[in-house]
Amino acid sequence: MLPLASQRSPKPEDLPSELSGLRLTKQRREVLAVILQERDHPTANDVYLRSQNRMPSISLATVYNCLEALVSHGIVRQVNFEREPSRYCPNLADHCHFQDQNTGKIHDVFFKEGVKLEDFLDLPQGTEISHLEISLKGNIGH
Amino acid sequence: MLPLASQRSPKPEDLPSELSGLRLTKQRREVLAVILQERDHPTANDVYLRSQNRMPSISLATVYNCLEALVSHGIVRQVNFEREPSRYCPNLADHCHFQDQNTGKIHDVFFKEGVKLEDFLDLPQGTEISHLEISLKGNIGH
DNA sequence: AAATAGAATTAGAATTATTCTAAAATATCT
DNA sequence: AGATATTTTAGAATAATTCTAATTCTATTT
Ligand SMILES: [Mn+2]
Ligand SMILES: [Mn+2]
Ligand SMILES: [Zn+2]
Ligand SMILES: [Zn+2]
Repeated sequence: MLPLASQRSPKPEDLPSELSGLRLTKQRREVLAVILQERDHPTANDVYLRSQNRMPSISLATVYNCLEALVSHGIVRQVNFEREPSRYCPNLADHCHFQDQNTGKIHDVFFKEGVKLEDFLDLPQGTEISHLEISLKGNIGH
Repeated sequence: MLPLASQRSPKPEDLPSELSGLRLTKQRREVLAVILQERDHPTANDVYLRSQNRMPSISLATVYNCLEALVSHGIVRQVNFEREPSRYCPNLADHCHFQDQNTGKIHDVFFKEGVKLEDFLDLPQGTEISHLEISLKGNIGH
């Protein structure tokens, strides 16, 4: 995420034409810019609606295609809460997600410094974790 | 889960007529017995197919209704992996789930003795977690 | 036991997030 | 330019789940 860390909300045209081996087409740049702009973990449909501001001709199928391309190249993360529509997160740091049940808003939650999985989970001997998802729900203070 | 802990795979007729404030109808008992029988985290459709052995007339809608009733009364847990169909788990102990990517099988994973959430997560001050789901994917040593 | 009322079951339709298909547009290569 | 590969697009298809409305079952009251 080095090229993206330099700016918080790059405009589409500020994004490079290639990233992590993925060619950034006009639509992919727009989708990525939308996700970087408001880091509120939008759904595919949210991304679609927001993309339409600058690119009214983009299709929902393209948004799905772009999201799939960005996720599979490790440029954005797909975030799931139970059976709700997937959401998308540009924060590549190791973190998990908390949904405030009052507002519905999703917040990034980080691991305590230096914590390893095996420190708190009794994993079967020899397991190699390739994917981890932690989703929390609850309320903030009384 | 006291009444259920006494027997590993009770037949439907061995189950009580009420549990955690939920009346256990014939169908609910069948669904629960199926989930207790093979603890392999079946999907709703798996439960439907297995229920048909002893109860050929049960409908899929009823299976969904029963699962919803059992989950909302805290008798079984709903388990989600990304966007796959929900699975159901009768293990009420605090645990999470690991999916072996070679076999597709799901294994229960327990927390290390005495570990608290705040020990490894940097939660915002004053958050009360009401729901937690941890899903792991990976491979078991070569 | 019959009547009543409430709850649960059922078949089938509806919903909805996501994926697929096939054609048109765009980009890359020779 | 012409050929090839990739991407976008609209619309159809898919599939897990939920909903609707009718029927059946259960528990309670007369
Ligand atoms: Mn993921
Ligand atoms: Mn849950
Ligand atoms: Zn995030
Ligand atoms: Zn489990």
